[in-house]
Amino acid sequence: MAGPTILHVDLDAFFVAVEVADDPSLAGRPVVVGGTGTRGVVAAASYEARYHGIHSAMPTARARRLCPDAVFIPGRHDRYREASAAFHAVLQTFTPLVEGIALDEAFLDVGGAARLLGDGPAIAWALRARVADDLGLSCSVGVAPRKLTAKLASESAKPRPSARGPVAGSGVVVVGADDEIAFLHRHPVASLWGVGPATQQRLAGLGVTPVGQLAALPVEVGIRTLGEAAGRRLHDLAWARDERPVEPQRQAKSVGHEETFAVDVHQRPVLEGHTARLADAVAARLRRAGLAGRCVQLKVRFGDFRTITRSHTVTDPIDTGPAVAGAARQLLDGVDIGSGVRLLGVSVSLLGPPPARQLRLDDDPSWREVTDAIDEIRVRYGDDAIAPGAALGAGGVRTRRAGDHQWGPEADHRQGPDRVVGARGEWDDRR
DNA sequence: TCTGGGGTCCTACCTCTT
DNA sequence: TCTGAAGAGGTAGGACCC
Repeated sequence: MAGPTILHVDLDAFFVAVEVADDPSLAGRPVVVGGTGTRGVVAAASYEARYHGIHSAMPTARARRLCPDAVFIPGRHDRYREASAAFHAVLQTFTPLVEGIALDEAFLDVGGAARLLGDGPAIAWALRARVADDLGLSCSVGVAPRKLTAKLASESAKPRPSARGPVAGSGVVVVGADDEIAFLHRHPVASLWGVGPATQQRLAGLGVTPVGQLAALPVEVGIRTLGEAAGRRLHDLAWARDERPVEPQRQAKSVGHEETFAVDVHQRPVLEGHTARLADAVAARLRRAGLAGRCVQLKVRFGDFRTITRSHTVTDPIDTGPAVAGAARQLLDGVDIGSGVRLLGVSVSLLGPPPARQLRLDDDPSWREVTDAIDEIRVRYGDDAIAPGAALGAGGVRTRRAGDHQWGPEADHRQGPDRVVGARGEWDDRR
């Protein structure tokens, strides 16, 4: 008889743990990693900081008020990516069926590894020991028959903050098929996939708080309250009906970049420069991934936090900076920026293989050559070696890369109004 | 107390085509 | 030829996740 074989592995306070590993003097102190500017948010907090009420996604300014003595560290996304790659490499030694969810989190299906490595719980303990020995990082592992319950189990295995410092968790929690429903029904509905504040509120309106109450609710009531898809899905989840397999290779559905400015931007030419820069970065990522897309989306968040999106679908897939920028720029032309722009984003979806490299009537062959040359220069000399001319006009020499100012614009007195925020080098100021 | 960035999925509405 | 229904595709926005 087979035991539970889905593992959910989650590194504990990942970004903070990497910082502590690199600088042991931080151990035992309240540490907060994230955006350090006035518009930044917390990306990760040590358990000592969590005791003061600090949690991820909280505005950094609020975190500073809650715990003025905490060490605030600007994130080093490149370093975390490196540590994450090592973590995922360890996971791969247990099974090839690894689905990466985030830098610090993955599902594993170890059903096929039982004969070689033992049952699910045995593999979970071995994996935890390997991560600690090889990487010096601590992780929590949930073992269950399904993704849904494996994730909840790893959550239960985590350390907890307390007045006297973190209280160690069990490290591994195993949920067998017989206990699965009871385990699930004890949790609050907010722990289900797809239940955020809005859905939680609506369910609370029906008097539903724990998953058990949701399960007892007739499915029609859920559908009436939450809509067809969400109502049915949540009812299934409440009865542990979650047959999603572990998918090692998931194809991206969109690629995009967005950026919050340190100060709202009011000048259209400056925004056009940012648009060109973001579009160029998105196009470069598409080409690197061997993809092209047909739908270009522009996202604009105004000073009052009102957010709009505008999109346009083109006939043929595109993957060059000028093509993406041209579409995004047209969308920007239709937006009234009078109240000032806080955030600008460009993304491309409806992805597929890139267009054949033969000439088309609407494709300027000279641009193809230029694009190839740009990619070549970036491979040789780095992403910052070349940037679109329009971006230079906006003061944006720096090429946008995934993970840049990931948690908001940095604190920098040199950032005046209508300037691109952040410059390479300042990211690592602390070291 | 003032709210990041990179995504996915769903819903509603509109227009166009059959 | 006109009309309405149904479906497909595009567009916009919201909720959610890490």
